Amino acid sequence: MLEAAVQRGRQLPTGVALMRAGDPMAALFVVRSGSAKRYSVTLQGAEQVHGFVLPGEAVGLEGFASGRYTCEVSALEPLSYCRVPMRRLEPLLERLPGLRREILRLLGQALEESQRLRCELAQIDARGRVAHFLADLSGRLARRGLSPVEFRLSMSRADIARHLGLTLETVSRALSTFKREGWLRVRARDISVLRPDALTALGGGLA
Amino acid sequence: MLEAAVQRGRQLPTGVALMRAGDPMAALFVVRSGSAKRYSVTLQGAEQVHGFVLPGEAVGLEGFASGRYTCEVSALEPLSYCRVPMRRLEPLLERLPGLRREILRLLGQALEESQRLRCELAQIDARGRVAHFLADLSGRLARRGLSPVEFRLSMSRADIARHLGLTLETVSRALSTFKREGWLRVRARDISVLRPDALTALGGGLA
DNA sequence: CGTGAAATTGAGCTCCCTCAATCTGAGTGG
DNA sequence: CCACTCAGATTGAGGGAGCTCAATTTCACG
Repeated sequence: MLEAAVQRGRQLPTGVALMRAGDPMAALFVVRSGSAKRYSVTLQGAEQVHGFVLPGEAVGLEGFASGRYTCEVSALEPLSYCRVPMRRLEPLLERLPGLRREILRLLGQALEESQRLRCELAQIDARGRVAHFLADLSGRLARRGLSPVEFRLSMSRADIARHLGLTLETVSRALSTFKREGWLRVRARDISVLRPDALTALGGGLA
Repeated sequence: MLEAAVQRGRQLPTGVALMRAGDPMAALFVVRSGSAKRYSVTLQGAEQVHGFVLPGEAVGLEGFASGRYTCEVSALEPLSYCRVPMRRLEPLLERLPGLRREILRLLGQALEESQRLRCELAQIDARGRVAHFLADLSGRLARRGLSPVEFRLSMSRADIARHLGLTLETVSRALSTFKREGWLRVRARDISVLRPDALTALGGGLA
């Protein structure tokens, strides 16, 4: 039943929006490959980057609050994803207790994640935040079976900065420092993690 | 059915924990009166304040992630609350589509709230954060029918600071500045908001 | 190649943290 | 009733981390 409700194999080119703030919550999404940026735009026109979506991760859960999406999600590289229309999902929630628990679990995880991230970022300095960001990314890639030590950043320094509450110069300087200390190899957006332990230590004890 | 599942009229004295990190998620809670502090303790022993719970607000939703609570919640003043045991809630989710939607809505709201807060706090300076905190508190009190311009802070300056990622001195200085500018009257923990508009403006355009 | 955006690096300055002293106020016991 | 006490709050001075502004340098693209 669930299988029949999922629309698979959808594609999106770089830069195009998967959802927009204010749109009715018509579906949940799960990214299959590629990555995306979740962000919103303030009244003053500044972009606030909520986070980045990696393969295997769900998008659109905040929509449960009001039935509308509250942020923009757009592809940072060519994206393939699944779409689960709410019209099909809702009847299944009645019949499948396992699916119900899974959705609640996903929401709970997203909530816990968001709160943890906020507290961690609020307490540590700039280099710690960048280290934390890299360690987090590394861990999420590993969970998906991708290399946790060799990866390519699909987002710009400015995106990272806006996500961490820093300026792009500070992010760049932090990366340079890590490179100088021998913890990373950085070549533009390609990252090699040489000392994962150093990053997690600086990042404030990520699991 | 739902009424029968809710345990009402429970009490808790100041300083006592409503839940502890790691406890199995046995129930959801709704605060009726009083207030509480949500926090966790890092490996180094530092306290991270996730937020504060006011009357009418639910606690324990993060537990859906793993079936265990992930933070401590303790009373800042004598607390009365309702308790909804998970054992009774789960069967009801099968039968009552309205309740199901309500739980999903609560989770979605908590998630959206948390993400919004993180982005807002990351981008603004110390005084802006304190202003934002007061404006947020004011709005939540108003939603509960309490005065949005005259209230008593149940938390210490240190708690506010740890919540906002500042030091207690900086919080104190921000409050003093607001007092000097004529936006607030501050006497220890009693706050009178004289110019709500100024606070919301500084706080980064809260609704 | 050439072109423009993205990234790096530098210099000066501001804001917030740190350390420290003082002040206030609630609760206690004489 | 009041002095005492002690935690919480305020205020001040000094220093450092990160922001701003600006100049190169590198990279991705046609």
